[in-house]
Amino acid sequence: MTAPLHEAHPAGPGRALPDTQQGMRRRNLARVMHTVSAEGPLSRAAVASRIGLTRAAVSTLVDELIRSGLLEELGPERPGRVGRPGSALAVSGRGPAGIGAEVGVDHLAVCAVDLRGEIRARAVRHGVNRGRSPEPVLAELTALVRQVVAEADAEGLWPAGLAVAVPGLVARDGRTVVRAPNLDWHDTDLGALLPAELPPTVDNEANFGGLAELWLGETTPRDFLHVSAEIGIGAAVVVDGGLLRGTRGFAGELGHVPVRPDGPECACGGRGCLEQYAGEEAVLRAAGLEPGTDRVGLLANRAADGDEAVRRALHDAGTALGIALTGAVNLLDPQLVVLGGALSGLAPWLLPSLEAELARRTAGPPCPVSVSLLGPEGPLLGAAHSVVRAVLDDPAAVAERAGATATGRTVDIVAEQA
Amino acid sequence: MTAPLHEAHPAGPGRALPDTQQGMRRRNLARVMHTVSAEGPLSRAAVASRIGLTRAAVSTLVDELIRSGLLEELGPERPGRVGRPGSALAVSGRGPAGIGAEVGVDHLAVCAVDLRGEIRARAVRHGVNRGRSPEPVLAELTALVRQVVAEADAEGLWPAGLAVAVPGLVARDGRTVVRAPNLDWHDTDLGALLPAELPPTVDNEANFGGLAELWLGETTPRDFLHVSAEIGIGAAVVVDGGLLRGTRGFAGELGHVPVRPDGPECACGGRGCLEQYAGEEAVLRAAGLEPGTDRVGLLANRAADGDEAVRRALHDAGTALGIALTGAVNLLDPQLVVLGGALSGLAPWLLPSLEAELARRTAGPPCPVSVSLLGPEGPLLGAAHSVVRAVLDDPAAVAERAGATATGRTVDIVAEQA
DNA sequence: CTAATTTGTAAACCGCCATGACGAAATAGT
DNA sequence: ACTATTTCGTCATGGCGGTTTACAAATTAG
Repeated sequence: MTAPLHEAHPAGPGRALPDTQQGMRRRNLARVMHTVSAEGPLSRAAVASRIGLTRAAVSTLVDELIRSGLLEELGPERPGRVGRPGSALAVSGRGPAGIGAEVGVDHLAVCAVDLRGEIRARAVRHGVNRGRSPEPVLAELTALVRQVVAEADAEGLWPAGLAVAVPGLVARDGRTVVRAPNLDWHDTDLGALLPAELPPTVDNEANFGGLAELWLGETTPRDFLHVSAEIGIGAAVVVDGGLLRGTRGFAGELGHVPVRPDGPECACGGRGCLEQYAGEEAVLRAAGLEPGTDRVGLLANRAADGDEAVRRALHDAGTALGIALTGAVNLLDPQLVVLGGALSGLAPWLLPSLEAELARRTAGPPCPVSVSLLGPEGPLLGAAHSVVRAVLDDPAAVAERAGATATGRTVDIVAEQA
Repeated sequence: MTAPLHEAHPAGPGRALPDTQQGMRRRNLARVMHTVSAEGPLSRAAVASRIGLTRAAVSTLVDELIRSGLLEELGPERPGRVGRPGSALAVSGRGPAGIGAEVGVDHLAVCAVDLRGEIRARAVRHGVNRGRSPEPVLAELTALVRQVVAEADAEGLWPAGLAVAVPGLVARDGRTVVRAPNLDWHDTDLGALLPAELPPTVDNEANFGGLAELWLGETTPRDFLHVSAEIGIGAAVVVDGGLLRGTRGFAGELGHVPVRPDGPECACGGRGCLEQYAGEEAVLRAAGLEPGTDRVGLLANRAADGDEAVRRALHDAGTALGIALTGAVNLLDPQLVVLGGALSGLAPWLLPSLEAELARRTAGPPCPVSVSLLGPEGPLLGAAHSVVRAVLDDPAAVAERAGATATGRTVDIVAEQA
């Protein structure tokens, strides 16, 4: 009756995993974690009524989660309601943490997020990575990871996983960077170049940005299109609260949607791709500016200062985005389009022409467009939170590891290799 | 009781239905049904090993399904293998049936499909429906449905649900036709105009065509794009074995993807939509032919005869399709594109330019394109099978109704209103 | 004809949630 | 103040569902 989407989607009923009582237990543990995580401190009774189990059943589930260190008892609630007050439960601020990392064109960043979603440690290193080979870059990243892991350890956190955002296409294996034009990396197995003791997951920066919007955005629906541009233009397609990855993992390549079929040639072999009109390079050229560092900030400043050439360039980019998004909206019927990444800073000058184009080409009410509040932080946060979500999705799996790692064993391993 | 069409994806663990033992039982019943349905006659032991349960557990599940009349015991297998031969189980050819119906521009069709997937009854009525108001058309359809239900009843089948394919946009409620340009229907609640005793589900013809391809196609993968053109051009977006419907149910509107942003105006308000180049009307005009009945057959005949104007028109339509599909493929990264419906008959003349365009605009190996073998039968079969799938997806729900309907009560109700 | 293999079923067992009852801790009413 | 009421968390009991173990039945291999 259900089909899957995000990572752990149960395939059709025919091929789902055997449905046994242990599986039921695991799913119910997950439901408790998700409920407490999403709706703040909650009593056992409140959780029970929300997930449709009895108080007794929830009690045993909670006991198990507390023993595993994933939930904490905060003490009695102080309610105005009649009846015995419940004992507030909250997700633990100690225990497993999600480590997120980002390989940017001119920076590296790592952070640790606890189960509550708080950032507990972070490290950044500026420096141009474009054109450097993967090995030294990832060696630096590994050093940052170890630093953050050590910081987190000092706060009682152990790393439950590492997720790495890269600006490029990543295969569905979650390890291999197929093509990262801005880094000039091709078919690189990042999994082999990252800390072996901390199994890494690699994904596209746009995808993690979209997930961050999904998980952290205030009013983000479960179906939307998250458009982000760094140098290329990528989109995260979120359907029913999960990421649409595509067969090879290449879904969301909005930058190569044809906008004008006879337009200028593109590196992809096509003509008139969106990237030729709204990509960073194209916009800078149209604005009469040279490529360089912090080009987005430059564009925003110039536009704010009233530079006509820049404004026109952004206006035209918005038009092209509107055309490409019309196609995407017709195909996917999302509830919302979110402009994220570098686009969020340029939104004031992109939006008018973008929305006009979208409205002009849509029969009914056009798809609303909003601007991400996360900005450039999105991918890093999305990566870290993806690990946290994995813990919430299967707390039992983590509980098993917790025994081994509560003693700090993983931390030791990571540290001793530093 | 609802006959839910294939839903996109299960919600996250946080909002799933309470995970109780009854739910487990239901899912395991469904897994047995799916396995037997997909892999032909199978012994209990074979089913057990496939779904990962023990033989004992499968035995009780099978007993229940046999008592409900959903499975049949065919008798001992005749194997060359050592050991006691198993007793072959097959999906029952009696019991619940899926009723599929299609409202075409110039025909109505209804069929009944049993759990085995066999068509057991059908009725067609030719006659132009364009421009007629919904009430008389659906009254005729209802008569056909009753006729088919009566025929099915004579073979020991009772209707488990009715699914109706219409050439237009259908809201997510599965009842309301928002816009069917070729029928000139708007905001019509078909649910209210169909047999009340047989809860109907309404969906887009393109969606049902895509589902038919998914369920009945020989080599169809779980991620593909099924393009079908009758008068408009629609696509079914199939992701991980499920249909992507979009927020309002309007996903897959490939016909209004911009191909040339400054092209001719379209009824949707846009310019240069695919429909302006590859829609039936546009192609006929480009070929120098008049609109009329069986225009697709005419096009195919003329093209086969070597009519240059027709061939050029189809070549150009293929090019436009290629451009629009390039965008779709970049966005969704499907494993395959299938040309269905009217396009399948014209494929020989569309494919060369279509594939050339797709290949030219793709960096790596282009997305393969195939032609549906179901042709115009797709939507009707998809509709009927969607009901069958709903039964396979939750046999327990049907088993409850089976008691009431085994006596022919539903059939009587349907019949007595005739 | 015997040994080996596989199937289907029955009996005993275990895990998981539901049910119902109870004490604990708060509010509301007198 | 004191009691009734409400709600919370827990315990004991029970039902349900799949597993384990054992065994008879039916076939092939030697």
